[in-house]
Amino acid sequence: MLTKKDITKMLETIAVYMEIKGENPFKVSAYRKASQSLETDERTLQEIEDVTSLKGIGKGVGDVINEYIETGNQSYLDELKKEIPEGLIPLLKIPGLGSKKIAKLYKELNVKNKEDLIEACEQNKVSELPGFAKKTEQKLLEEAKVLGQRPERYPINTMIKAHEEINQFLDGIEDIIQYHIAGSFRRMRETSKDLDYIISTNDEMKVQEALLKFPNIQEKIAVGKTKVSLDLLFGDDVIGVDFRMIKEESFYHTLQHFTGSKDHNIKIRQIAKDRNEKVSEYGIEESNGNIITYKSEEEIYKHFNVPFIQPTMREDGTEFDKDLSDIVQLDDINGDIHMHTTYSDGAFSIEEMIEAAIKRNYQFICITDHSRNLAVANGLSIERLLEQNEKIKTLNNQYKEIDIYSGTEMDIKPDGTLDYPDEVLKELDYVIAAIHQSFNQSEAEIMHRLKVACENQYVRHIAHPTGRIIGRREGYQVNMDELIKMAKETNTVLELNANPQRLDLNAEVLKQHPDLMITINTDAHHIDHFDFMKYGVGTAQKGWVKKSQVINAKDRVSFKKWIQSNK
DNA sequence: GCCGTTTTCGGCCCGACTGTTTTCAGTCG
Repeated sequence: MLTKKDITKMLETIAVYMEIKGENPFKVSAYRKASQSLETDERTLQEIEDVTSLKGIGKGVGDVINEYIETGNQSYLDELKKEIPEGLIPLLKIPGLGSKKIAKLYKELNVKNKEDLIEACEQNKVSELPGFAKKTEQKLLEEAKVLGQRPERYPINTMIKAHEEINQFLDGIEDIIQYHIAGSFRRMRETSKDLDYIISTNDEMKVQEALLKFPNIQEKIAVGKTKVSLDLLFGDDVIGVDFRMIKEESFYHTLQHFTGSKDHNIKIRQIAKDRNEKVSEYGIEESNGNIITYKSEEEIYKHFNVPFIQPTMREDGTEFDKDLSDIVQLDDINGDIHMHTTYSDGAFSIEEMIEAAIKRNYQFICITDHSRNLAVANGLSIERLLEQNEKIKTLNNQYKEIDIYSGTEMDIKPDGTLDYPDEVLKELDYVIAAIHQSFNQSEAEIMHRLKVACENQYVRHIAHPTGRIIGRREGYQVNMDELIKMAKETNTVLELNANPQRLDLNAEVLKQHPDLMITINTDAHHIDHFDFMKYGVGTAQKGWVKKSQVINAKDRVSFKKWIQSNK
């Protein structure tokens, strides 16, 4: 049976082929809009009776979809595939090469794939075409050779490190009035293609000059008065970085514009259009030609009489139709309930973690070191666990400004048993269960392990529910719908692990389950890791998680009541 | 191809940079 994903993929593919074929760009974008409209509808494909009832899907695309659903075949796509060689599609990924140039290369030189393109460049045939010249040919040859070698998107954790380095460099440029990150990284997407910075200055040329002194420039892609685009080298990663220079008065408009998303901005422009106004990165143009500029993003949204939408939630445009007023905020978080100390594999003592938490004005924390099965992380024997438990109880009496709970992050072992017996668990304030090994087990085996944990009366929460590492490993075979059902039935809370390598649960799952109870924890192994909370909250916001769904958004008293209650 | 109280045609978001050009097309975000 076909899923929605199959349909949207088919529509996207048609759009790409049509583009190279040279179809009317609006027709192409109609297929893309139809795909998106389908994707953002909350119903499954089977629940949608008539696809043409969706906005952006009319008779034309409707027929295309229905043929595919009914026969499993799409004749229009088949036709396109006969006309356009498949090998041309990946060429769209080459910077500077779009559909029109690809079409020209195909028609004039019979270029059908990457290999043909390399050959044509080497034989200097490309530079003979009108619209192409030596420089383009050289560039295309270089890019075609490395096509597919560089990742298209980088995980957020990689970007965080690059971002920190770039910040340091920008801090040293005198002519910058202020700067801010924009783009998908600011929206806290799990992966980003590049990094975008907005810079306000009175002297663009001086800033441009300073930017070109970046120590790790791999290539200068574009160098203009309003934009400097560089490929910068961070370790082994070549990351594209765009810098936009703008006068201070337009700063927040440019920031809003380049934060995107594209679809979010299209929506804003439509709203503006209905008011006979025009939005650009410079400001808002009224019908009389007067340009308004505001001194904050909040004021821009206010201008259009829409609620302010935080960057994390600016995605497909549906955020404008949703009441986002009770979405969880960083300030709502009153404690962190998953962290490690030197007892297991953490870098700081219990006291140091407590002090760091107090500095952040947290009202409560749980100390949750690894259990004995995780020997590589110096997991605690029962004796050490109980000794730590006593110590935490003593410390809790010493620190009046914060509640310190004693817990564990206990392994759910591969055979489906828990790492500590119940008579030990009942001594603790809080028990987290987690899968740390045998990731390649079958779905049935993994789900059995999770079931045992959920059904245990002392296990309050499941850590990093899928075990994924963004961009590095998929995680284990979890049936998420089943896990969520089990969690709800057993009053077990699922974790949103805020470590930017994990962000597990992800936003998509959260959006689909608006009544799920979660905790947002950093899993800190270092006092600096408490900072990860912002990525966890950002992910929760992307998943439209309400404050009331988040256990550690409770205040000190309510949290105490919750943790001391039976499951 | 879709859409529509200025509906059945004419729009569809907007601007900058590059390279190849003698005024602009293509690409990109």
